[in-house]
Amino acid sequence: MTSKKTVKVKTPSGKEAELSPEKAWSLAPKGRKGVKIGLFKDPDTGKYFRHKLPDDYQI
DNA sequence: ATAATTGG
DNA sequence: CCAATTAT
Repeated sequence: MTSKKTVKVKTPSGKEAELSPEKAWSLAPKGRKGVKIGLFKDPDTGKYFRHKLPDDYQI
């Protein structure tokens, strides 16, 4: 269950925004911790971008 | 088919 | 380089 909570992210436009990722997943090589990644859409430009999620983000 | 995302 | 994901 991917809870769609908001996350503080730096948008490509350079602003800080509270957004919910459209998708979220773990990006980790085998045997390593890796990071969680979210797919966001910049509300200003409409451009998609990926951003790290907090390690405790519920995927 | 590729860029872009993190960090060991 | 490696991992998953998907808009471009």
